Amino acid sequence: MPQYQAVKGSRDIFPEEAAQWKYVEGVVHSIASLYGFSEIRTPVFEYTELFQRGIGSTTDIVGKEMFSFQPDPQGRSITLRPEMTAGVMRAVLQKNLLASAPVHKLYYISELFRKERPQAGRQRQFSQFGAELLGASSPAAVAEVISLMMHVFESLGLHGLRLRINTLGGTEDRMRYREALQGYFSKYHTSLDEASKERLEKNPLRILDSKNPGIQEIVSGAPRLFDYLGLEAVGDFEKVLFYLGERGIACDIDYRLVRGLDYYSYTAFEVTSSELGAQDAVGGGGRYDSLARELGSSSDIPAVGFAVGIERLLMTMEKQGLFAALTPDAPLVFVVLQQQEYSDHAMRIAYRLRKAGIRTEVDLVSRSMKSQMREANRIRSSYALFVGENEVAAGQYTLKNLVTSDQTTLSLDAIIEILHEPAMKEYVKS
RNA sequence: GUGAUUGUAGCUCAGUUGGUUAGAGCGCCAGGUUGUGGCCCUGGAGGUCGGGGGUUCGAGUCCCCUCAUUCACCCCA
Repeated sequence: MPQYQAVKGSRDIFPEEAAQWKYVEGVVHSIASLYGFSEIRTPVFEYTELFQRGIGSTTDIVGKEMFSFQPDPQGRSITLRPEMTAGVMRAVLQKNLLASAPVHKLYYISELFRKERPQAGRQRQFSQFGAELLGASSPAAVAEVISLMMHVFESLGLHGLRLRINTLGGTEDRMRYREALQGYFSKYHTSLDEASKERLEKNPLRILDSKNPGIQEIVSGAPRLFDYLGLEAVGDFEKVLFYLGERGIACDIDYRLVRGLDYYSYTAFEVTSSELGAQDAVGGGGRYDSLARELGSSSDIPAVGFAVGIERLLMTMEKQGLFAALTPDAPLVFVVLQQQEYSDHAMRIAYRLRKAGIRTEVDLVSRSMKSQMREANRIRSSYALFVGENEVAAGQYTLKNLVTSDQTTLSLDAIIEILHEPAMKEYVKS
């Protein structure tokens, strides 16, 4: 085993996989642009209090999953961001962005860090893309954000994803429901597991999405949040559903869906993939009107957003065979030198071809011709250009088409012309 | 943090009740074709059997510890 390995929960992305990332990122950029969202990049670390206030100190993320450290003994603790929303909101407030225009639509593709035990679909360093719509959280705004997310999935060719949606109501709705839930679960106190008992005090809503079968049995008889909603919340939710229906976005209403972060209210949603194993949530989001005030703003800022786990997205795409057509860029021509003495000459030729815009490969480790040809074949080069005694003497080079095995001897200028001919490239590739 | 799982060549894995110099396929390098690839043939390089300790005449095989991996719980994307 090598002396140094990637840190637990982190990994390397080698070229083949990097091409998949590049492809997905490209789609995210273009769809986000289609919906009028602009990219924002924020620092990978923030002062720790930002996440404590923003995400909620009762959550596991803040409680035990943050990578925090003090740059100097007297300094403030800082934390590698475990999610993006708090940082984006901080940036927006810091710059007072909303003063320049009432609505801002931002998206990001970023690395996040959580000190969890790694498992399938869970890394300590992971990536999300997401969007935050600030200044509006009307049903129309919510529908826009969900549409954007689903549009990305569709463009990538994903199928079989399940969108679940729920409304958590307003603060008052939730307070009433919370009391009702506490009353209900208290009756089953002896049957609750440790985690649920703790949640009963801190955040009884989260008992609802417990995976413990015994708990789920109790949950099935619990009062429903929906019955505690005021008219406003119901109307808001119905309007969101109306927009989604109109756009043909299928979703399941799931009254038990409760998102983990404290700042959510009203509409919350989650997208799951059946091909992922235990960590099946690909993305999720919702409304978080109260976050801004939590972070020190003098007033609420209506806001809605989502985040999608890119690793999980890639895993799902891999399972669905969506990368099959992705092929690495093969060089067009491989400069093969006959003997080591022609190396300088071959290097000059390779450079000229590249300056002419032709993808070119050349041997760098003094390999035999046979080996160079094998290499050319291995990396799917379309042509081989030979540099040997005859070529150097005549100033004419042998160009071999590696698909048809035809070869001719021409001046370098003529060769460059041929390699520039698009029809030839197509012919060679097919 | 808890539970389980696996750890033999670059990769995927064999290694029989503990018994000589630890194997295969693929990959890599070289040669068969003294200027030419893909197929085929031949040869070669490459391994502290994750690490440490113990039992034994003898340990890749058994025991203990440790590190790492993977999966699940918790929680979350």
